[in-house]
Amino acid sequence: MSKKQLLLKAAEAKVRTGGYNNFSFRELADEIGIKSSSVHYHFPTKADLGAELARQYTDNFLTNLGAPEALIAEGKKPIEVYLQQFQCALTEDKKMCLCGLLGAETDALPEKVKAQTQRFFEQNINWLTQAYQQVDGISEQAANGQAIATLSLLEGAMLVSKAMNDTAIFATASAGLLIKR
Amino acid sequence: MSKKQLLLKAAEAKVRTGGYNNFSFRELADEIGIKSSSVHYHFPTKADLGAELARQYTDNFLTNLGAPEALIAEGKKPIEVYLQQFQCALTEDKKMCLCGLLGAETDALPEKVKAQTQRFFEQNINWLTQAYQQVDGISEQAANGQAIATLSLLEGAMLVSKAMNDTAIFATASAGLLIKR
DNA sequence: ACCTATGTATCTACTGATAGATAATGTGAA
DNA sequence: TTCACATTATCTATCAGTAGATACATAGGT
Repeated sequence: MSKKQLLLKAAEAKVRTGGYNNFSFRELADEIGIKSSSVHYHFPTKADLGAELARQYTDNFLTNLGAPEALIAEGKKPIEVYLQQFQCALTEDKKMCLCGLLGAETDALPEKVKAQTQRFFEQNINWLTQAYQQVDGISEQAANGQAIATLSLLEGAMLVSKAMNDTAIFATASAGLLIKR
Repeated sequence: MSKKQLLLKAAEAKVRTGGYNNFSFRELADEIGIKSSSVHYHFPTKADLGAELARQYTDNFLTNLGAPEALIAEGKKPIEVYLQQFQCALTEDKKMCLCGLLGAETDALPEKVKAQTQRFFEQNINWLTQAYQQVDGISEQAANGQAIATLSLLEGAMLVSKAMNDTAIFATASAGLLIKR
């Protein structure tokens, strides 16, 4: 794994714990054994690092999911798979969603980072809209509403679980998604 | 309004915009026209200020709501009132819920602040549990599940609305709460 | 020679925090 | 009433630590 990827990995852990202001170039450098000035070689500014972090997080998140059609073709329920991806992020990493945290503090972020964070939500709403259209056979508009509600519920469930320091809360909050209809 | 309250008011705006690390004693002091050292007179440490901020926010939030029984007695629907309190926080202040943001970054907070943040969620879940018990006549356990789901949905709806910079998203995400049952 | 990746050294700005002075106000006793 | 002291709220000045960023040098591979 390249130093650049190691830097992003270290940054992800810090941002998902305490937000964009919760990491510094010095901390990241120390953690992977280089100097802070060398971090500037890979990422000219902190905003560049933050934007790349959100970009990769979004891409990995969607790649791991796969397309809704593909999941259906495999006999899987897309919303169930989607829910589990959120649950894993919470229970395995014991951390908030990166873009959930960044989204909450969006008005304090550099423009680049804000744009990449917004992209995460756009792509996730698109994914869920497609999933609901295909599973429930509803209109795009209705599916879009469902998508926004589902995304909101899951981001909120992570947030409340973290705040209460109780992962069982996520399961309780999201239980309704599975028995619906 | 006392200088102490003015400091808390200025801090609230900053924290609700960018989290606990998004304010400094100097900024607050400049904003209300005193010196940073004077802020330490009112709040010995930053953690003390943060804890008091979360404490007052929680108390004001619940006071403004009123007890669920009292709302029912006035012919109001508690869940509707609760939803509107969240919506106002988002549309009037154009900011995230203070404790929503603090809850998301809970693992990076001083112990004092974390404890007060957790208290916000406990109290809100209690309030909603009582509301659901009284409105729907369901068991405490079932009502508690509903409470957690509702709180999660609303915190998430605020978060996604902020991230997408579109307050209409909050309405879309929370629409399901009103037509339920 | 060039490119990639790192290091040394340093800059300015800001952080939370502290010590100690000052002024205004309040309070209790002679 | 007046003097002595205490309390409240602010100030000036300063500290050590950390922030992001830069200029420039260096080492190793092509």
